[in-house]
Amino acid sequence: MNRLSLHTYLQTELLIDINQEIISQFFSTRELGKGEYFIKTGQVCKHLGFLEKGFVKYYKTDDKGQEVVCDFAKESDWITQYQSFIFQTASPLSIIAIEPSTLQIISFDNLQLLYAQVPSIEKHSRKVIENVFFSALERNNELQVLRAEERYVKFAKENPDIINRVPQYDIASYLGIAPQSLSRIKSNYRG
Amino acid sequence: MNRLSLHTYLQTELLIDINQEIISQFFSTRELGKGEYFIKTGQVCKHLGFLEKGFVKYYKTDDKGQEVVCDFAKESDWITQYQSFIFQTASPLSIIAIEPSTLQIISFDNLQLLYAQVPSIEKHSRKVIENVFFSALERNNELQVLRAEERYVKFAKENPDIINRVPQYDIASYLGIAPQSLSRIKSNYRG
DNA sequence: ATTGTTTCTTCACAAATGTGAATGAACTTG
DNA sequence: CAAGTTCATTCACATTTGTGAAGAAACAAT
Repeated sequence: MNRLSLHTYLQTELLIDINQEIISQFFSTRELGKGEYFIKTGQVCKHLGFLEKGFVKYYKTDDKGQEVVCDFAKESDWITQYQSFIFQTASPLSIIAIEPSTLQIISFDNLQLLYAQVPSIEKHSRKVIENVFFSALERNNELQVLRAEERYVKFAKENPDIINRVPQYDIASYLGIAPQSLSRIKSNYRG
Repeated sequence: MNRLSLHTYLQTELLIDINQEIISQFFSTRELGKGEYFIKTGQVCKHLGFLEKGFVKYYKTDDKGQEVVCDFAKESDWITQYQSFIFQTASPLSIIAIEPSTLQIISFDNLQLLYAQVPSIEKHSRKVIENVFFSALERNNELQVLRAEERYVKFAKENPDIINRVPQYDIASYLGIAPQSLSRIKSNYRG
């Protein structure tokens, strides 16, 4: 999939004119192979990451030892576990690369310094968090109101790219559906 | 139910020593009879409210004209529709009193002035919003993972007070369950 | 108390989803 | 290519939940 460098992202998406030196000063590059972790359950999340390339999933393990997928992120998404990052407490979930991924990561302290130096980034940061919040509310509503089939159809429509990059059992888990049921839903839906 | 004045709340819960005059300067009292609206779908939410007494529910109307309960709030909760309040845009949902309620309300502009004058309130405000955000994530997880019966049991355990103040069909709606099913769940669960 | 109205419960049946097992397809790895 | 592994599909059946109708219970108004 396409790569979008942090520098280009800031320049073209946010119209923030910042030179590469400043970025290099605050961020460092991190590569994750498929199956490598950005953060594991129980660890403290030390960094915020910008995903230049690749794909990750957020998941946790429930009481019965079952893996539950909480979210996905792809190119040009910011990733972190907010609670853990902000309060420097143990993360309740893990973030794992399901494709080889390239990140630009920044520590909490450096982020504060960057905010001070480039205030428009703090403004953007607030917007990103707001959007995560509003997405969570919308997801609540979908899980509350829609049946399994409706959830899948909506998800597939809004995330056609993800459908092809993620194993189906992960999508099923994210939607709160048994993988076999999702399989049935798909075949019923076509014909 | 017990009333908790905004003044007492700030004093004893937040340990913010603020005199009643300042509160009166920024806030005004609003009474809502049962069935009266704090905000209706489509309107812009002009105020943030502190619920001194009473009980409200958040709801919206889905495609089929069905009412869907999104949230509840009770004494000593802050209420507003964040998107609408922050951006001054049309609210996607309504907030209605289901018990006679007393609110202390403050406009967006006054809130900014109050923040400037009493910074600890801004700090607290951020915490409140954070908690709403984290609750939304937890609710996501519950709706994703738990069956109807489990959702009800958990809700009843964590909100024994609400159970007795709200009609059962509202709780059913909030949990994404048909009212008859909730009735069955309750009787199965006891014996 | 009597009448209405609303809410809750119960029932029989329908529809949706979960579950375990079997199979086949796709993908790795040697 | 062959063997092994992982993933997706399908099936039969179990369980959960939805639905409409009927009645009971709770509540409100006169």
